Amino acid sequence: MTQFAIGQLASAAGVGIDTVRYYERSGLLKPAKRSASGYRKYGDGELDRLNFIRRAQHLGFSLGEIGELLAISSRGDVKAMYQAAKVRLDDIDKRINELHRMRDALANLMSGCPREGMDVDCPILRALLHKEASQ
Amino acid sequence: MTQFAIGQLASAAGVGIDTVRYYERSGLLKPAKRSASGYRKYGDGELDRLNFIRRAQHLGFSLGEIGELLAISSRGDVKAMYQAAKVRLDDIDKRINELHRMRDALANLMSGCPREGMDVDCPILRALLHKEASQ
DNA sequence: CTTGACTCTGGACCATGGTCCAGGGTGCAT
DNA sequence: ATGCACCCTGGACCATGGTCCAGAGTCAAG
Repeated sequence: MTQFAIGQLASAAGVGIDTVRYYERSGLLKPAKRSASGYRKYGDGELDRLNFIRRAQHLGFSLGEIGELLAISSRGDVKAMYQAAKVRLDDIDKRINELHRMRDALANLMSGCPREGMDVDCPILRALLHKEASQ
Repeated sequence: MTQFAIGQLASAAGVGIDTVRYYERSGLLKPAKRSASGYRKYGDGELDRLNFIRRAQHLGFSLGEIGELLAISSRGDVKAMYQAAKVRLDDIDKRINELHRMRDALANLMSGCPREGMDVDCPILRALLHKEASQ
Protein backbone atom coordinates (compact mmCIF):
# COMPACT_ATOMS: atom_id res chain seq x y z
CA MET A 1 0.00 0.00 0.00
CA THR A 2 1.96 2.97 -1.26
CA GLN A 3 1.22 6.25 0.46
CA PHE A 4 1.75 9.62 -1.09
CA ALA A 5 1.60 13.21 -0.07
CA ILE A 6 -0.68 15.60 -1.87
CA GLY A 7 2.06 16.87 -4.19
CA GLN A 8 2.87 13.37 -5.34
CA LEU A 9 -0.76 12.51 -5.87
CA ALA A 10 -1.34 15.70 -7.81
CA SER A 11 1.60 15.22 -10.11
CA ALA A 12 0.79 11.53 -10.61
CA ALA A 13 -2.70 12.54 -11.70
CA GLY A 14 -1.54 15.51 -13.71
CA VAL A 15 -3.47 18.11 -11.76
CA GLY A 16 -2.51 20.92 -9.41
CA ILE A 17 -2.24 20.57 -5.66
CA ASP A 18 -4.88 23.22 -5.24
CA THR A 19 -7.13 21.23 -7.50
CA VAL A 20 -6.90 18.21 -5.24
CA ARG A 21 -7.78 20.31 -2.22
CA TYR A 22 -10.56 21.92 -4.22
CA TYR A 23 -12.02 18.52 -5.07
CA GLU A 24 -11.91 17.58 -1.42
CA ARG A 25 -13.64 20.80 -0.44
CA SER A 26 -16.32 20.26 -3.02
CA GLY A 27 -16.96 16.65 -2.07
CA LEU A 28 -15.50 14.81 -5.04
CA LEU A 29 -12.78 13.33 -2.88
CA LYS A 30 -13.46 12.18 0.64
CA PRO A 31 -11.53 14.03 3.34
CA ALA A 32 -8.07 12.51 3.25
CA LYS A 33 -6.43 10.63 6.07
CA ARG A 34 -3.86 12.69 7.88
CA SER A 35 -0.36 12.08 9.16
CA ALA A 36 0.49 12.90 12.78
CA SER A 37 1.46 16.39 11.68
CA GLY A 38 -1.68 16.95 9.69
CA TYR A 39 -0.42 16.24 6.19
CA ARG A 40 -2.90 14.57 3.86
CA LYS A 41 -1.99 10.96 3.03
CA TYR A 42 -3.22 9.25 -0.11
CA GLY A 43 -3.22 5.75 -1.55
CA ASP A 44 -3.92 4.22 -4.93
CA GLY A 45 -7.65 4.55 -4.48
CA GLU A 46 -7.46 8.31 -4.59
CA LEU A 47 -5.28 8.23 -7.67
CA ASP A 48 -7.86 6.04 -9.39
CA ARG A 49 -10.55 8.45 -8.37
CA LEU A 50 -8.65 11.41 -9.77
CA ASN A 51 -8.12 9.57 -13.02
CA PHE A 52 -11.81 8.78 -13.16
CA ILE A 53 -12.54 12.46 -12.72
CA ARG A 54 -10.13 13.47 -15.47
CA ARG A 55 -11.57 10.97 -17.91
CA ALA A 56 -15.12 12.01 -17.18
CA GLN A 57 -14.17 15.65 -17.69
CA HIS A 58 -12.69 14.69 -21.00
CA LEU A 59 -16.08 13.27 -21.95
CA GLY A 60 -17.71 16.58 -21.10
CA PHE A 61 -19.13 15.90 -17.66
CA SER A 62 -19.19 18.72 -15.14
CA LEU A 63 -17.77 18.18 -11.68
CA GLY A 64 -21.29 18.05 -10.30
CA GLU A 65 -22.22 15.28 -12.69
CA ILE A 66 -18.97 13.50 -11.96
CA GLY A 67 -19.94 13.34 -8.32
CA GLU A 68 -23.04 11.42 -9.37
CA LEU A 69 -21.07 9.24 -11.77
CA LEU A 70 -18.78 8.23 -8.94
CA ALA A 71 -21.74 7.18 -6.85
CA ILE A 72 -23.32 5.35 -9.77
CA SER A 73 -20.06 3.64 -10.50
CA SER A 74 -19.64 2.49 -6.92
CA ARG A 75 -23.10 0.93 -7.08
CA GLY A 76 -22.25 -0.66 -10.43
CA ASP A 77 -25.57 0.74 -11.67
CA VAL A 78 -25.28 0.37 -15.40
CA LYS A 79 -28.71 1.73 -16.18
CA ALA A 80 -28.06 4.98 -14.30
CA MET A 81 -24.70 5.25 -15.98
CA TYR A 82 -26.26 4.90 -19.39
CA GLN A 83 -28.87 7.50 -18.57
CA ALA A 84 -26.29 9.97 -17.31
CA ALA A 85 -24.35 9.47 -20.53
CA LYS A 86 -27.52 10.06 -22.52
CA VAL A 87 -28.20 13.32 -20.73
CA ARG A 88 -24.67 14.44 -21.45
CA LEU A 89 -24.87 13.36 -25.08
CA ASP A 90 -28.11 15.24 -25.63
CA ASP A 91 -26.66 18.37 -24.12
CA ILE A 92 -23.55 18.09 -26.26
CA ASP A 93 -25.77 17.72 -29.30
CA LYS A 94 -27.67 20.83 -28.35
CA ARG A 95 -24.48 22.78 -27.98
CA ILE A 96 -23.16 21.49 -31.28
CA ASN A 97 -26.36 22.54 -33.02
CA GLU A 98 -26.21 25.99 -31.51
CA LEU A 99 -22.59 26.41 -32.55
CA HIS A 100 -23.46 25.17 -36.00
CA ARG A 101 -26.16 27.76 -36.31
CA MET A 102 -23.63 30.44 -35.43
CA ARG A 103 -21.02 28.98 -37.70
CA ASP A 104 -23.31 28.87 -40.69
CA ALA A 105 -24.66 32.36 -40.11
CA LEU A 106 -21.18 33.75 -39.76
CA ALA A 107 -19.72 31.88 -42.71
CA ASN A 108 -22.64 32.99 -44.80
CA LEU A 109 -22.11 36.64 -43.93
CA MET A 110 -18.38 36.35 -44.49
CA SER A 111 -18.76 34.84 -47.92
CA GLY A 112 -20.42 38.00 -49.21
CA CYS A 113 -17.93 40.37 -47.58
CA PRO A 114 -15.55 42.32 -49.83
CA ARG A 115 -12.90 41.87 -47.11
CA GLU A 116 -11.33 45.26 -47.56
CA GLY A 117 -12.06 48.92 -47.97
CA MET A 118 -13.81 51.48 -45.84
CA ASP A 119 -17.55 52.04 -45.72
CA VAL A 120 -17.98 49.39 -48.37
CA ASP A 121 -21.12 47.33 -48.41
CA CYS A 122 -20.39 44.41 -46.08
CA PRO A 123 -22.99 41.80 -45.09
CA ILE A 124 -21.48 41.34 -41.62
CA LEU A 125 -21.83 45.00 -40.84
CA ARG A 126 -25.29 45.04 -42.37
CA ALA A 127 -26.38 42.11 -40.25
CA LEU A 128 -25.27 43.79 -37.08
CA LEU A 129 -26.78 47.14 -37.93
CA HIS A 130 -30.18 46.14 -39.30
CA LYS A 131 -32.58 43.42 -38.49
CA GLU A 132 -33.47 42.71 -42.14
CA ALA A 133 -30.03 41.31 -42.84
CA SER A 134 -29.50 39.67 -39.47
CA GLN A 135 -31.35 36.44 -40.05
CA MET B 1 -36.13 62.51 -31.33
CA THR B 2 -37.94 60.15 -28.98
CA GLN B 3 -36.53 59.90 -25.49
CA PHE B 4 -36.95 56.93 -23.22
CA ALA B 5 -36.16 55.98 -19.69
CA ILE B 6 -34.02 52.96 -18.97
CA GLY B 7 -36.99 50.65 -18.45
CA GLN B 8 -38.43 51.54 -21.82
CA LEU B 9 -35.11 51.10 -23.54
CA ALA B 10 -34.57 47.77 -21.86
CA SER B 11 -37.93 46.37 -22.79
CA ALA B 12 -37.68 47.71 -26.34
CA ALA B 13 -34.39 45.88 -26.69
CA GLY B 14 -35.59 42.79 -24.88
CA VAL B 15 -33.00 42.91 -22.12
CA GLY B 16 -33.14 43.62 -18.41
CA ILE B 17 -32.68 47.03 -16.85
CA ASP B 18 -29.71 45.75 -14.93
CA THR B 19 -28.23 44.56 -18.17
CA VAL B 20 -28.35 48.06 -19.62
CA ARG B 21 -26.63 49.47 -16.56
CA TYR B 22 -24.13 46.63 -16.69
CA TYR B 23 -23.30 47.46 -20.31
CA GLU B 24 -22.79 51.05 -19.35
CA ARG B 25 -20.52 50.07 -16.49
CA SER B 26 -18.48 47.85 -18.73
CA GLY B 27 -18.10 50.40 -21.48
CA LEU B 28 -20.34 48.95 -24.17
CA LEU B 29 -22.73 51.86 -23.86
CA LYS B 30 -21.51 55.37 -23.32
CA PRO B 31 -22.62 56.99 -20.06
CA ALA B 32 -26.18 58.06 -20.68
CA LYS B 33 -27.42 61.61 -20.61
CA ARG B 34 -29.31 62.43 -17.47
CA SER B 35 -32.52 64.23 -16.68
CA ALA B 36 -32.52 67.00 -14.08
CA SER B 37 -33.28 64.43 -11.40
CA GLY B 38 -30.54 62.07 -12.50
CA TYR B 39 -32.57 59.59 -14.54
CA ARG B 40 -30.83 58.15 -17.59
CA LYS B 41 -32.31 59.37 -20.87
CA TYR B 42 -31.96 57.39 -24.08
CA GLY B 43 -32.65 57.92 -27.76
CA ASP B 44 -32.83 55.72 -30.83
CA GLY B 45 -29.06 55.53 -31.08
CA GLU B 46 -28.84 53.56 -27.89
CA LEU B 47 -31.58 51.20 -28.99
CA ASP B 48 -29.68 50.54 -32.20
CA ARG B 49 -26.58 49.90 -30.20
CA LEU B 50 -28.34 47.41 -27.95
CA ASN B 51 -29.73 45.63 -30.96
CA PHE B 52 -26.26 45.48 -32.46
CA ILE B 53 -25.02 43.91 -29.24
CA ARG B 54 -27.80 41.33 -29.20
CA ARG B 55 -27.20 40.33 -32.80
CA ALA B 56 -23.47 40.03 -32.28
CA GLN B 57 -24.06 37.86 -29.22
CA HIS B 58 -26.29 35.69 -31.32
CA LEU B 59 -23.35 35.19 -33.68
CA GLY B 60 -21.20 34.08 -30.78
CA PHE B 61 -19.20 37.19 -30.00
CA SER B 62 -18.31 37.93 -26.39
CA LEU B 63 -19.06 41.31 -24.91
CA GLY B 64 -15.38 42.17 -25.09
CA GLU B 65 -15.28 41.41 -28.79
CA ILE B 66 -18.50 43.29 -29.30
CA GLY B 67 -16.84 46.39 -27.90
CA GLU B 68 -14.28 46.11 -30.67
CA LEU B 69 -16.94 45.38 -33.28
CA LEU B 70 -18.72 48.57 -32.33
CA ALA B 71 -15.54 50.56 -32.83
CA ILE B 72 -14.81 48.79 -36.11
CA SER B 73 -18.32 49.41 -37.27
CA SER B 74 -18.17 53.10 -36.46
CA ARG B 75 -15.02 53.36 -38.56
CA GLY B 76 -16.68 51.36 -41.35
CA ASP B 77 -13.54 49.24 -41.42
CA VAL B 78 -14.62 46.26 -43.46
CA LYS B 79 -11.27 44.51 -43.35
CA ALA B 80 -11.13 44.55 -39.56
CA MET B 81 -14.72 43.36 -39.44
CA TYR B 82 -13.93 40.45 -41.69
CA GLN B 83 -10.91 39.53 -39.60
CA ALA B 84 -12.89 39.66 -36.36
CA ALA B 85 -15.48 37.39 -37.93
CA LYS B 86 -12.73 35.02 -39.02
CA VAL B 87 -11.30 34.81 -35.51
CA ARG B 88 -14.76 34.03 -34.17
CA LEU B 89 -15.42 31.46 -36.88
CA ASP B 90 -12.16 29.67 -36.18
CA ASP B 91 -12.90 29.55 -32.50
CA ILE B 92 -16.38 28.21 -33.12
CA ASP B 93 -14.87 25.54 -35.34
CA LYS B 94 -12.48 24.56 -32.59
CA ARG B 95 -15.29 24.27 -30.10
CA ILE B 96 -17.38 22.25 -32.52
CA ASN B 97 -14.50 19.88 -33.08
CA GLU B 98 -13.94 19.43 -29.38
CA LEU B 99 -17.62 18.76 -28.79
CA HIS B 100 -17.60 16.33 -31.67
CA ARG B 101 -14.73 14.44 -30.14
CA MET B 102 -16.72 14.14 -26.90
CA ARG B 103 -19.88 13.23 -28.72
CA ASP B 104 -18.27 10.46 -30.70
CA ALA B 105 -16.44 9.04 -27.71
CA LEU B 106 -19.59 9.05 -25.65
CA ALA B 107 -21.82 7.64 -28.37
CA ASN B 108 -19.28 4.95 -28.99
CA LEU B 109 -19.20 3.91 -25.35
CA MET B 110 -22.97 4.02 -25.14
CA SER B 111 -23.47 1.80 -28.13
CA GLY B 112 -21.76 -1.09 -26.37
CA CYS B 113 -23.58 -0.59 -23.08
CA PRO B 114 -26.12 -3.23 -22.01
CA ARG B 115 -28.21 -0.36 -20.54
CA GLU B 116 -29.42 -2.25 -17.55
CA GLY B 117 -28.38 -4.54 -14.76
CA MET B 118 -25.94 -4.22 -11.93
CA ASP B 119 -22.20 -4.84 -12.13
CA VAL B 120 -22.62 -5.82 -15.72
CA ASP B 121 -19.82 -5.20 -18.16
CA CYS B 122 -20.39 -1.64 -19.40
CA PRO B 123 -17.98 0.22 -21.67
CA ILE B 124 -18.79 3.60 -20.12
CA LEU B 125 -17.88 2.38 -16.67
CA ARG B 126 -14.82 0.64 -18.06
CA ALA B 127 -13.65 3.80 -19.79
CA LEU B 128 -13.91 5.81 -16.61
CA LEU B 129 -12.24 3.21 -14.46
CA HIS B 130 -9.32 2.14 -16.63
CA LYS B 131 -7.13 3.91 -19.08
CA GLU B 132 -7.06 1.03 -21.56
CA ALA B 133 -10.67 1.54 -22.44
CA SER B 134 -10.73 5.30 -22.16
CA GLN B 135 -9.13 6.32 -25.40
C1' DC C 1 -51.49 64.12 -0.69
C1' DT C 2 -50.80 59.64 -1.15
C1' DT C 3 -49.90 55.57 -3.59
C1' DG C 4 -47.54 52.77 -6.73
C1' DA C 5 -44.36 52.35 -10.29
C1' DC C 6 -40.14 53.76 -11.65
C1' DT C 7 -35.22 55.11 -10.99
C1' DC C 8 -30.81 55.98 -8.53
C1' DT C 9 -26.26 54.10 -6.15
C1' DG C 10 -22.77 50.88 -4.53
C1' DG C 11 -21.99 46.56 -3.71
C1' DA C 12 -22.93 41.59 -3.07
C1' DC C 13 -24.02 37.34 -5.31
C1' DC C 14 -24.75 33.33 -8.95
C1' DA C 15 -22.29 29.24 -11.47
C1' DT C 16 -17.90 27.05 -13.15
C1' DG C 17 -13.36 25.20 -12.20
C1' DG C 18 -10.06 26.30 -10.37
C1' DT C 19 -5.69 29.43 -8.83
C1' DC C 20 -3.10 32.17 -5.64
C1' DC C 21 -1.85 34.28 -1.29
C1' DA C 22 -0.05 35.11 3.51
C1' DG C 23 1.51 33.37 7.55
C1' DG C 24 2.82 29.51 9.70
C1' DG C 25 4.39 24.47 10.57
C1' DT C 26 7.04 20.11 8.89
C1' DG C 27 10.53 16.92 6.84
C1' DC C 28 14.88 15.96 5.30
C1' DA C 29 19.54 16.71 3.80
C1' DT C 30 23.93 18.92 4.58
C1' DA D 1 21.24 23.92 12.91
C1' DT D 2 20.10 25.73 8.88
C1' DG D 3 18.21 25.80 4.53
C1' DC D 4 14.93 24.41 1.25
C1' DA D 5 11.03 22.10 -0.33
C1' DC D 6 6.90 20.76 1.07
C1' DC D 7 2.50 21.12 3.56
C1' DC D 8 -1.35 23.46 6.36
C1' DT D 9 -5.49 26.98 6.76
C1' DG D 10 -8.96 30.40 5.45
C1' DG D 11 -10.04 33.35 2.30
C1' DA D 12 -9.54 36.28 -1.83
C1' DC D 13 -9.44 36.35 -6.73
C1' DC D 14 -9.93 35.18 -12.05
C1' DA D 15 -13.29 35.39 -16.27
C1' DT D 16 -18.15 35.58 -18.05
C1' DG D 17 -22.59 37.82 -18.26
C1' DG D 18 -25.31 39.19 -15.80
C1' DT D 19 -28.90 39.44 -11.49
C1' DC D 20 -30.45 41.11 -7.11
C1' DC D 21 -30.51 43.96 -3.01
C1' DA D 22 -31.28 47.89 0.33
C1' DG D 23 -32.13 52.41 1.06
C1' DA D 24 -33.28 56.47 -1.01
C1' DG D 25 -35.25 59.71 -4.40
C1' DT D 26 -38.80 60.76 -8.35
C1' DC D 27 -42.87 60.81 -11.23
C1' DA D 28 -47.59 60.54 -12.49
C1' DA D 29 -52.32 59.36 -11.51
C1' DG D 30 -56.25 59.70 -8.61
